[in-house]
Amino acid sequence: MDTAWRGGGRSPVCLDLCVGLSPVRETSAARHELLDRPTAGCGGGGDARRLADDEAKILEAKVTQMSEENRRLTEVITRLYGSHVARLGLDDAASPQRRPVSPLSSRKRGRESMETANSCDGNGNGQKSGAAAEADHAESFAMDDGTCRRIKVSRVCRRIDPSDATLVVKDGYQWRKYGQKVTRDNPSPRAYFRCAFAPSCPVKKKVQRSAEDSSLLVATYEGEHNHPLPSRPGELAAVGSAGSLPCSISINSSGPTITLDLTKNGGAVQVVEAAEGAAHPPPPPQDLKEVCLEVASPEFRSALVEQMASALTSDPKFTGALAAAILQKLPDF
DNA sequence: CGAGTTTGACCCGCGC
DNA sequence: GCGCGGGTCAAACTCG
Repeated sequence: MDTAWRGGGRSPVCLDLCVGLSPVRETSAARHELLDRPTAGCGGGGDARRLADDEAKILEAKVTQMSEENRRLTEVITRLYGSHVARLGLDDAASPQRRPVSPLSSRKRGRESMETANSCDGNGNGQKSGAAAEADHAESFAMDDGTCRRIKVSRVCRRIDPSDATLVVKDGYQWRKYGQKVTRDNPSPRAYFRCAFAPSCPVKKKVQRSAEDSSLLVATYEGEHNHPLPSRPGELAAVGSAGSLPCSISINSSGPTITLDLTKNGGAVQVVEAAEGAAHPPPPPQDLKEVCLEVASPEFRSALVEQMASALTSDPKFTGALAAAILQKLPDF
């Protein structure tokens, strides 16, 4: 299996570099979240969990280092691309993250949609936690049964101070809390938020501490904003965590997509498994562990660097922007 | 005083 | 039909 990651031939690893050009990453398929910390619902005994935790810690350290390199590269890329876009007069802020989503017409409808969305997680309660993540992202589209209307459901995990009782996940948008409830499967209360920036915005957010890790906040977003992100650069930069630009790497292999989010700044890592609707059951966690070990290997890292370089150089947009930026820096001849 | 938060009550779907 | 649980409402409350 490990040879599948590298080797002379075309690697099945598909690298997708996101340099934060859109506030919300777009995905085209329903994505099932599998975080590196196994949950009670995933089966496995305590030994397996401890083993997975140890592996997660090792992986976290390595990913931190990788993320730092990634961050530096991304900053350069973003700067170059930003200047290029600015000169072209493109409007990043109006990036096509906002697909019009009709508001839920009734409580029942919303409930059905959300349950469908949760079913895409492969786990009904959907309260899985992500380890070591300051800001993890997992998004999925919930198919409204029969209507083919898609409700976007995304989840963000944020590491917080366990003593911090606030259920606040800063994401750049304005939220108004409209309820709080203690749910059965989690002793910590769940807070309900609506988007307060635009009254007609259908987006809702649920924030709850992870049942397993009280230092982890899990925010579940439903729907998509029908308005731009509030144009406050500081807040935009705060998405993910303080002062970082959104950056992610997606590694897609054939079959169920395994996505590794190397959210920089703190080495936040999340392994996301994307299921295509409910048709494909999630693979056993053992496969995921193998993937994690694979990702942590030096071979993978070197392959990753090669892929990054390849992805960058093969992107005419990037090369064009890079060339333009270099030309701009050079003195006039 | 207005905006935002809290919190108990209520609504609704689902399982038995 | 009934009870349970998640989600929402809205009055009361807090804060700047």
